[in-house]
Amino acid sequence: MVRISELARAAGVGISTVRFYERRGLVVPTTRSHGGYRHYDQEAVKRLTFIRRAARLGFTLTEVEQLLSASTTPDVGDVISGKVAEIEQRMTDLDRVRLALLDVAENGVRDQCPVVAALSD
Amino acid sequence: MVRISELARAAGVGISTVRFYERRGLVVPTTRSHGGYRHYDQEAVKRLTFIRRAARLGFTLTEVEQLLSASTTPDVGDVISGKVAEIEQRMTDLDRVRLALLDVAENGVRDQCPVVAALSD
DNA sequence: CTTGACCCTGCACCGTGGTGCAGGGTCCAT
DNA sequence: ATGGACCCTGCACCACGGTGCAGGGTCAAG
Repeated sequence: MVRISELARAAGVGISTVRFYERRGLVVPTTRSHGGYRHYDQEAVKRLTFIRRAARLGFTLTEVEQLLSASTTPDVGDVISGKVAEIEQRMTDLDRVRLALLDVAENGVRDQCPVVAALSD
Repeated sequence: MVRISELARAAGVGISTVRFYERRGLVVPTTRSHGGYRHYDQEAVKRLTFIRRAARLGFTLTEVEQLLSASTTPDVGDVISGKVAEIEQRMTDLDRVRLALLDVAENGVRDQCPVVAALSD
């Protein structure tokens, strides 16, 4: 069990951010001390790290919530297949941009910008 | 040559958004009428579409700017290799989440949530 | 039982990425 | 040359995802 400052440091976020995520229902303390101090188990560190990384991937906090609840929802299938499709679309788009950038690096720009062309169809 | 309302409709954004992107230097009208009306060529539609899609991929507008300028910058190589590496990291992370979601769908949750584990190491 | 480090709540504020409105000018078909 | 649709600028406002502070309470080592 760790206090909020240790949790925050372990995950590389600010204390205020942990409390903000708690208000959003994303990270809840395992228990509270008699005086109201939050105490977290090790799982919380992983959860918090996940949230940060997922957010950097462009998921909104609402989407992160959906990802986290995917494994505890009754009808898991629907949520998951939707999210998987969404992720696959993103990966496809990212790969197009990646290939376009490599194209520019190797061949330079011919008539039009290949990077723009990668996503504008 | 199209007017701002046609451009906006073609790319599925609001007129205010086009002007906002112009302030950010992302989409500049090809020309202006005598009275100050913006006129755009077809390339602008593609550019605007690209910006929207890249933004949905989690790139900030500053990063989108970098992607757009990659092909017109003198030392193309550095910018591009950095961006490509960044994109590859994102794709890897997305794939981990994807596999974890599929794991949950097929095998259910055993001891810990596989989705969280996917990005928390 | 004190003292310093830490924590609590509530609230105000910030940057990013837009969105909308007021007041006024432009365009063009009739 | 006039009406209606459209456009201009400037500014205010919005949601999201945090961040920071004030005023006060808690914890644990000495």
